[in-house]
Amino acid sequence: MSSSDEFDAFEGLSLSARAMAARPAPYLEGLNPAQREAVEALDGPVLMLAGAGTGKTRALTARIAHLLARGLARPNEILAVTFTNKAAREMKERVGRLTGGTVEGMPWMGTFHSISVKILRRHAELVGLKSNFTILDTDDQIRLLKQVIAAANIDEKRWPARQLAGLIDHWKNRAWGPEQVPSAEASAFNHMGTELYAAYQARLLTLNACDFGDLLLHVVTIFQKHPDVLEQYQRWFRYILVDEYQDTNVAQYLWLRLLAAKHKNICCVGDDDQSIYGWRGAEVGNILRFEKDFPGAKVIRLEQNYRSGEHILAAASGLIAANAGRLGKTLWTEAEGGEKVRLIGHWDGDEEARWIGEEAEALQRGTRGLGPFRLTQQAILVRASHQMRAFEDRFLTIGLPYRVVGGPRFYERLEIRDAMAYFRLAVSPADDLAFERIVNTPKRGLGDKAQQVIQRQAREDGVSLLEGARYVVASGQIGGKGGAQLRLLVEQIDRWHKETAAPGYDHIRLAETILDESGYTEMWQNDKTPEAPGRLENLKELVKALESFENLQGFLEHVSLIMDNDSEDAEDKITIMTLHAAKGLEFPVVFLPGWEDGLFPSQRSMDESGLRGLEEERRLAYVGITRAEELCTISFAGNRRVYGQWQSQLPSRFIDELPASHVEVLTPPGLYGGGFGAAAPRAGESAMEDRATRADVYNSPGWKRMQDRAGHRSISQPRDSRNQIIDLEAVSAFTEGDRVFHKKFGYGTVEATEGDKLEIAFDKAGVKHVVSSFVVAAETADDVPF
DNA sequence: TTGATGGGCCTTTTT
DNA sequence: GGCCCATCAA
Repeated sequence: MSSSDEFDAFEGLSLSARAMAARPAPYLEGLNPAQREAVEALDGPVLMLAGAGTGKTRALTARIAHLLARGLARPNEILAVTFTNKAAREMKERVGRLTGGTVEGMPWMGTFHSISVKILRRHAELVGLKSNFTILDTDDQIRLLKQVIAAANIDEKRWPARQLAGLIDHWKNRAWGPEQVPSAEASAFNHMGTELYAAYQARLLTLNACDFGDLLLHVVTIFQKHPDVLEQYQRWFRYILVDEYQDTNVAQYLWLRLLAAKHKNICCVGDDDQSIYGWRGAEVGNILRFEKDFPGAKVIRLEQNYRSGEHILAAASGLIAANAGRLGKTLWTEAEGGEKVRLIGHWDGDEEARWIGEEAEALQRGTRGLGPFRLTQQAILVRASHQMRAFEDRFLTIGLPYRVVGGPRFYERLEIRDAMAYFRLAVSPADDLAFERIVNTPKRGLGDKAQQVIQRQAREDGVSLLEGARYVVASGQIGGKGGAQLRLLVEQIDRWHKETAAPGYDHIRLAETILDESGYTEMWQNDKTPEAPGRLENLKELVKALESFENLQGFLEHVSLIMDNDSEDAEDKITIMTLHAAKGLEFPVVFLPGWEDGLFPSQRSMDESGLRGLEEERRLAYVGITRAEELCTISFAGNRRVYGQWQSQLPSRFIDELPASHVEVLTPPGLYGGGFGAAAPRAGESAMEDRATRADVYNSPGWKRMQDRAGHRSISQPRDSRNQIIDLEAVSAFTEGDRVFHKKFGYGTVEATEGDKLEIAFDKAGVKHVVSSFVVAAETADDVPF
């Protein structure tokens, strides 16, 4: 591409601009002036400061459509980067809709990581890798680090691998290789940090592997050390778009700067108020500094909010105003009226969960004078994932359908990772990490001792573990049952590998064969724990997922990056997820529980990062509130179980930062005017303790403030919560002594019944109260073909 | 070598 | 309260 081509392109721009002005393109319709400016300012660096709910994705996708429609770039000359696969997918879909065509032709739309892999595979040799390198996930990474730590004769107890992993990650986020770590950090990890880091990197190279951080770091290194390679990409990417720019870390920042240096057509979209990933290396500074980094940058603010009611927006704005050093935006909305943000305190966490459950049901029926809201329109956003359990337990009990987003992901599950390790071995028999993982899974009588023999042999001969094992078997160093099993395993791997080499082999059948012959499937079939059926189900799903790939190799390459499973079921369920996971989403009804000091803002965050940490927590609160469209309810509890111990809690300091005029304080049932006797003391609590903790809470400044604001309106329990509809069929289904099976708790015996509620003593999970429709008779469960 | 038992830890948040 | 790990008996 010569420079005269570019010149021509700009000439063409002004011509087509005139043409377009006469007949506006459909993707421009309905954009507000700021959005429209963001779409049309194609030339040079642009910073789009897009507040929550201001239609940033809309502007971003329209911008791409605009670029394409004007012929300024071909689809494969646009680099569009997001942080999550979900965001990338959504963008693809929306661009596709706008342009009316397929987006297959936009190969450079994806996450930082997926694009980096694509680049890295082409130039792997420049950093000492082969192009078929494997990508380690966190689990592999930890196991490898343990070995490195052990090899250095360090007590892994005092210096845990997880900590080292965090440290290395931190360094990689800053784009520091082992040699670039500044001396100020030399004392890290018992003064061994950088040394171990170097050892770990060396080990990765011998394994032909890299971790998540490497994907970016290697690419940056290549760009820095090989200007010719960099130039290729600089020329190629005529336009660059970046979503969630406030979340970029140093490595990503360098990555972008290097790529944008030639054309400088970079458009970064972000919101400094929604920067919530400082803990994983994101630098708000990147966005605050944009105009300096890219002189002549145009800054466009999207400030009209289309999402939330005015009180919700005002409450959020009031809260975030407490942060210093913001770029500053003034969000406004045309929506008038609407509900105030509701605030409610509860006695303890269980009560909070109970209240939210009933409130959600009430809203579902529309008995609040609002709604009705389907459950899918409602979400509970928590600070930390352990908070989810209280809700799950409660919702299981009352039979409220829920969906947890961001739990252990499909590809992180034990059985999936095991199965993948088998696949990896079939494809690359030298994958030592995979070998280690499955040598003795299922049990083959190969314990520590046998594995050490294999390790030693492999190390001595400088070969892979599989080869080491082959030799160990042949030389009879491991005899007996274990030896025979090992011999079989080696043979099997050889056979599987041979199959993968045949062009056009049936990879689905091979996968099934592998799981079958290895005895892995059988292992779970014989497992009597309640999770076993689910795991078998997951294995089936895994095999099914293979269908969309040509072969195992292709599957493995893709899988390591696409960790999310979007099992979108159509059922009406309330969503439970973390605040972090909720960024970018919106719901008509949002519950924000657990606003207590120490929990939210998180103590750890404040301890580790001080004021900076607190401000990030505040932004998290801001993100939470701004997810809500119509109704936002913040709550806190006076007592909460922490590590199994009851602890009294104080309301979050953020609560006091909410502008009072936009908040309505609700009084929880049983507390309004009725003294404290309404809630019965819990089993195991003495009356004394009970009184003492209560006094603490109700004398606390936060509680008093809340009471002061409470005014007069009180709400009692949701009106119809007492009139439970009892499923008659269910009532008669079980009686005392019945054996039953529950999807989550496993097998148990019915101890008592009350309506359609059962008290069940589960074999594993203890005594629980569960709605009968959630269990089946034990005999039935055995018949269910999993 | 394996499975059971108990002690110590912990809980942010994720590509 | 639950997970991971080390220890111990069979």
